[in-house]
Amino acid sequence: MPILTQEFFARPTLTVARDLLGQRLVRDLDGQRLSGLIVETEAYIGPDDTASHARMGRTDRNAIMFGPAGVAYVYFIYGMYHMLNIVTDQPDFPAAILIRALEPLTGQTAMQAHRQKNNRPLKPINLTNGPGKLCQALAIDRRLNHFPITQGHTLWLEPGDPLPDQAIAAGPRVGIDYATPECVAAPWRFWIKGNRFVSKR
DNA sequence: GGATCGATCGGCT
DNA sequence: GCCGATCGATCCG
Repeated sequence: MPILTQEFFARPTLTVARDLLGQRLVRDLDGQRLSGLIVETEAYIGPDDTASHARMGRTDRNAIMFGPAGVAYVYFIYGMYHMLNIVTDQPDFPAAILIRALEPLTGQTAMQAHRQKNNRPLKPINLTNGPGKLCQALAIDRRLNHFPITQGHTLWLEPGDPLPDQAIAAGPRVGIDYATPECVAAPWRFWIKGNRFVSKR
């Protein structure tokens, strides 16, 4: 099975954010294959993006965004959730793409086990329709921070069917009210039109 | 259906 | 000491 390579990610971030839609994210967990189609992404671009973790310059946490493309940036937020990002563009230009939602494909039983709290079954729609949810479903945490996703093991991407521009929508990013008005308004969130697993409709 | 709010902790000022 | 690239429970209609 072909794998998306570093060249795919080392391009302008908006291009990569659009092109990631429809690709298949694969997580290998002790030989078990959990996977889903990427249906929603968000771009965080450059030192002047006041919504980005890189807005205050380089720190220990965000230094990875200044490094080579094709590695996972996984961080912990709100005291309980993880977010999966992929570093893009060229070194020394801080940029990354947040994976916001998946359409579950293989391994849905395991995703259920990772996601459910009590013993109550979870509706399939709630497995991976949000950035915190998909990390929980695929067992992605800080141990995968800095992991190169171009190696074809543990965590990687496989090409899906190309999507026509007509199938893709763009709009403002979510949860960044602290940013400047221009950055809040920038249409740097992308999703597949009409897909049920997009986090906000 | 929508609005509101608490959980919970690491990173940064 | 503050606050967040979120989620789910709860309350209201």
